[in-house]
Amino acid sequence: MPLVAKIRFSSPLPQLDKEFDYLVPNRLAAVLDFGFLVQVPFGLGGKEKTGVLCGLTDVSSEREKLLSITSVSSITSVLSREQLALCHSVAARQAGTTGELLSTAIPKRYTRIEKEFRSSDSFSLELSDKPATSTLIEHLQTHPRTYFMPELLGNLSGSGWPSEFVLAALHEFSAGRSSLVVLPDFAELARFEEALFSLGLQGISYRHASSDTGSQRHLNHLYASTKIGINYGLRSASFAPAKDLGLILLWDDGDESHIEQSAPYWHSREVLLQRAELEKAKFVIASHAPSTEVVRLIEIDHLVPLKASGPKPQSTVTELNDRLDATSFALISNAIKSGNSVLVQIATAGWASSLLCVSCREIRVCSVCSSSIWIDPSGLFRCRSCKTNTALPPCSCGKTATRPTVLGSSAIAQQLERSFPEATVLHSNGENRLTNLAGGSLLVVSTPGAEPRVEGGYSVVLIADAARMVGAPRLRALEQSLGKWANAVSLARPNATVIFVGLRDSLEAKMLEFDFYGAVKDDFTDRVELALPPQTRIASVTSTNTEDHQNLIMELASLLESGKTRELKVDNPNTLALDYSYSYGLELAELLSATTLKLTKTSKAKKPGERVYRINMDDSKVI
DNA sequence: AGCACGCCGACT
DNA sequence: GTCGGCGTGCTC
Repeated sequence: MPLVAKIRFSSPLPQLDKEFDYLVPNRLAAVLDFGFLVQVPFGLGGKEKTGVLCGLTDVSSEREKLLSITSVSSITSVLSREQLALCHSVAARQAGTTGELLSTAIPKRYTRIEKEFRSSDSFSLELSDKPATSTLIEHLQTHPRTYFMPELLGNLSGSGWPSEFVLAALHEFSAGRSSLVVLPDFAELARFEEALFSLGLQGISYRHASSDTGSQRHLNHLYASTKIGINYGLRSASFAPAKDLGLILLWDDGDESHIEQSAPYWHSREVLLQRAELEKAKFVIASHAPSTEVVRLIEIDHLVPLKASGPKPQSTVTELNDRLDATSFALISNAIKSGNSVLVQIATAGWASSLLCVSCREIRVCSVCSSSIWIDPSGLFRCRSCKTNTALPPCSCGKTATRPTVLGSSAIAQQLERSFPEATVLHSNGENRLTNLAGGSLLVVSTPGAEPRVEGGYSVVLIADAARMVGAPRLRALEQSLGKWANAVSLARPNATVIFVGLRDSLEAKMLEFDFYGAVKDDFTDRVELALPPQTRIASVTSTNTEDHQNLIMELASLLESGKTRELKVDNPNTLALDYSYSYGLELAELLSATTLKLTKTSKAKKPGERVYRINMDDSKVI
C-alpha cells in the first residue's frame, strides 16, 4: 500500500489553500513525520516548492497520477498538529487562509542552525526549592480562565505583573508543562525578561520575536518544539510552538499593538482564546485596566476575575483649563524641590490634536456643534464631531491666529517647563522613547504608552489631557484612555498623587477611586445598549476601486436584506462595514471569503501581489 | 504565484 | 495561412 502525504504551502493565495497529495518514496518513509518541511514538484512547470507535511495516510488515493516528494528539508518537525489546528481555526474566524498563517507560525530555515540544534546539550534546570506559589497560581487551580488585575503599584515591591507572570510560568514548568507569554511591545518584553533573568531562567526560556536574527528565531523555534520551556514574545508569538502547552499569559490585551496589521488582521487575544481551547491550556489575560472585550468575557462567564489588592496613590481631579490649579501646582513644586520625579502624560496629535488661539489660548471650537477643530490630513480645518469643514471663525477674543497643540507642546507641559527651571525636563514619545530613569528632580513629559519607569516611582503623575483623550471621536477612546492612564499610574510610588485634568461626573468619581474596572464596565454597558462592539462585531471589506465595490454590494444584496447583518455608514466610499453577532461570525467569514474570491477572478483592477478586496472581520477603526 | 492553454487581430 | 496578445484556470 503506497504511503500518501498531505502537503500544505505557506502562501496567502486562496487557490493554494488546501492539501495536496504526494507519494512518499520508500527511502523517506521512515524519516518523515507530521510538520516536516519537504520539497515537492508543483505546477505545470514542475518546479520545486517547499511544503509542510500536514498528514500521512496509507489509504490509496482516488487520484491516479500522484507525484512523489523529492526530498526532506528539515531535521525535525517545525509545525505541531495543534499549531496547524490553530491556523485553521484563526483563518476560518478571520476570513483568511491557513497558508498565510503558516508563514507566521513557521520561521525561515537555516541549515547551520539545524547542525547547532542537533549537537546541543539538553539543558536541565535544577529547581533547588519547591517553586514559590502565588494567589494567581492558586486561583488558576479552580479557574483555568482568568482575568487578572495585578497590584497597581506592584512594580516597586516586586509583585508587579512581570514577576507574577514568571512565577506562574515557572510553576507550570515544574509541573512538566510549557507556557506561552505574549506581550504588546518591546518595553514590556524587556520588563518580562528582566524578571525572567533575575531568577536565572534563561536556559529554559525561548524568545519568539521579530527583532531577533532569523537564525536565532529558527533555533528557538526548534527548542520550543522539542523541549518544555517558557516561550514568550510579541503578538506573532501567539503562533509559536510550545511543547505540552499548559499555560497562556497575555499582558494588556487592550493595547492596539496586539492587532496584526496585515491580513487577516487577527488579535492576540482572539488567537490565544482559541489556542487555549485547542490545547486545553490555562489562560490568563492580565492588565491594569480591562478592555471592554475582557468585561464581555467576564459577563458571559468565560473568564473569572481576580483582582489583587494593594496600596493606591492619592487621586485628585482638577477643572479643565490650560493652566494648573494652585493645589496641583504646589504638589508638583514640592516634588521637584524635594528631589522627586513628576510624570506628565500628554495626548499625542493622533489622540486629540486641536487648535489653540495664540492670544487667549482657548481651544477653538466648531461653530455648528461646539466640538474641537483640528487640521485634517488634507490640511483643512475640520470639526472632530460633525465633520464639517469650515473656514475658521475668529476666536471669541477677536484674534484669528491659532497654533496646534501638538506632540510635546501641551500648554500645561509648557507652563511647567517654564515654572520649574531647576527641574530636568525629559521628553519621551513613540519615536524617541525613554525606558528607565535614575530619579531626582525630573519633569518627564510623555505621550501615552511611552512613559519611562523611574527609580523609586513618581511622586506626582499628572494626566494633563485626560478630558481631551476621552473626547476623541472614536468608539474606543474611553477604554483606551483608561488603559493608558492605568499604565501611567502604575509607575507611581505608593504615597504619590495622581492628578486627572478635566474629568467630570461618573468618570471623575471612578478615577478618584482608581476604579478602572468599573469605568470600563460602564463603557461596556453603554455599548450593549447601543449594540456596538464588543457586544456585536463589525467587519469591513475595502475594495481597491469603486467598480469592484459596486460589484461587491450587488453580490451581497441578499445578505444585506436578510437582517443577519446591518450595514454601517463609514467615511471611506469603498469600504463596506457590517455589523454581526458572534454566533454568525464563522458563516459570515466564509461568505465574504467566497464572494470576494469569486469577484477577484473577474476584476479588471487585479494587479499582481495586490488584493482587490481586504476583509477585516473585526475592524476597530472603522467607527 | 507561475505557467500553459486558448481564442481573436496583424503580419510574412 | 501563422505569430502573439494576455484573459482564464489549474497546480496533487
